[in-house]
Amino acid sequence: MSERISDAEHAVMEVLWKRAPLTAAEVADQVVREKDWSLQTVKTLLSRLAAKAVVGTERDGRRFLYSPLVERDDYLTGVSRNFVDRLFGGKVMPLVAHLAEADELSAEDIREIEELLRELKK
Amino acid sequence: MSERISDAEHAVMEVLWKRAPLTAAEVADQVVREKDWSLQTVKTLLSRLAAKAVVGTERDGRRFLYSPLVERDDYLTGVSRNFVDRLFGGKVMPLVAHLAEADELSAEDIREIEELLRELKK
DNA sequence: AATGTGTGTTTACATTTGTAATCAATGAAA
DNA sequence: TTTCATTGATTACAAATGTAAACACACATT
Repeated sequence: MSERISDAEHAVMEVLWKRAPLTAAEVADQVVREKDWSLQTVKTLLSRLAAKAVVGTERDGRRFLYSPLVERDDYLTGVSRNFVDRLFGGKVMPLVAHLAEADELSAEDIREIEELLRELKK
Repeated sequence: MSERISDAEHAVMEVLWKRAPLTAAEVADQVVREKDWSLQTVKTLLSRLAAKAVVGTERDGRRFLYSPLVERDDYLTGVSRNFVDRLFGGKVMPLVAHLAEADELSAEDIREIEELLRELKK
């Protein structure tokens, strides 16, 4: 039943996944390199994430330290599965085929994936 | 500049991508197999899609025939690129690696993808 | 001619999302 | 001790989204 993370919230999560715990101000400092958001906006997003129990808070004097409560990997697994399900009938092959056909795969990408698959079979 | 297609709208598009042109009632008949929506809801979604010029309308007496104006393939390319960019830094390899690690890839999947890549290199 | 039925159109309304402004409390600085 | 800056909490508010209901009109049926 994992709570949905919106696009804006996701940007905040990326910061926390890189380093945590952080204060709201610290998160905002990082986020601002990517998005042109005010401190207030970041605080709102942190609150919403906390309300959804996607980030945890720990008191540090009069402020909070925020940390992710869901792992990036688990999140990625969830959204990836959802993505592949909705758009490619749950099969990865059509996704790869599509990317290849749309020229989104370079020769280098192909080599890398082949190497990866070789490893997987062991 | 392609207009965004929401989740609900996407379900309607899938029907039209399978067969078109269709009347609103025909679309609803198909959609209902998947989603528990009323005819009104489907009509609203069709209107919104038409307003966004994602589907086109053609008069047929007193009603409309709806057809997609964007190809499924182009749509997939757009959302796939967006997805890979946002979540995997634009690289497909990490996505495949992730799916593999999350056990979303069966041995059969791996074989298929390898075969596909082999073809691609020719 | 009266009535029902299938349209498209207009309006509705709660929730989610993006993006804050304002407020109240508290600790730091002057 | 008055003032300023920080911080979380509360409130705001428009756009997008999900999910329709109501309405008006034209054709088919009685």
